[in-house]
Amino acid sequence: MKYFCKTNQSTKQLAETILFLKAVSDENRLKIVCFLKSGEKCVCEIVKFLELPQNLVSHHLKILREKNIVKNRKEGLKVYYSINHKNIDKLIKFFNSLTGEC
Amino acid sequence: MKYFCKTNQSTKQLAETILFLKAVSDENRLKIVCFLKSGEKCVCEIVKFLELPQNLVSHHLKILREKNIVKNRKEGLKVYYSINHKNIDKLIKFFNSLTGEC
DNA sequence: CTACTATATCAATATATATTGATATAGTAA
DNA sequence: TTACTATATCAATATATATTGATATAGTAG
Repeated sequence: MKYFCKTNQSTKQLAETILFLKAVSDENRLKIVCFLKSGEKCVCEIVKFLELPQNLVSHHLKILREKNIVKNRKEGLKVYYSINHKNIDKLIKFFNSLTGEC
Repeated sequence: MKYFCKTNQSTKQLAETILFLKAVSDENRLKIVCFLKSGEKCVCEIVKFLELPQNLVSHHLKILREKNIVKNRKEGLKVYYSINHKNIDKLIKFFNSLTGEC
């Protein structure tokens, strides 16, 4: 088993995958990811889109950032967020490994 | 956006995806899914593998069943669980849609 | 029937996580 | 400088979820 075996070091990899999955398995965060699919957005745009308090959006963005699901860049006052495709590709590979051979 | 748009019915699909993601984003449940990768297993085997109380394992299996991530069949006293590949494939497609075009 | 094994369910509790409200920081403009 | 806008952080609370302990069900064996 590539991603989890009771006795080897893949337990660490499993833990990482769980954190990643938890980060996207929240309604608001998944909405953010889907929203960013159409391109880079600043926080205030995400706030308007989700119709949530700004501090709550910042909190969710932090979680997505920490798990490297999104990346950000600062431009003047605004902070722009976008999807980190690399990490999502990684997740797809993981799920593929579940259906593939052991 | 295929899986979520503020104004259309895809919100329902998003909700379904979240339930699915939540079901697999738990350490013990993801371990179960990974364990089942090597083939059908009865509950008692899963209990031994995870080293968790039987009732807790049953509870996690119920969640995986409800989200159609695993299926089961009864044979005498034992209940055998296996991965429902169809649903995992669906999830892979979802993540692919995140990296693809809008 | 009784006793045993395998599994499931339920209520109570513990723990993790989301949300709210208040506040801080940092850039911009007057 | 002050005022304003955009974003982030923190503590408190609310809510969801995992875990435990007790019990129920259902098949099998004697």
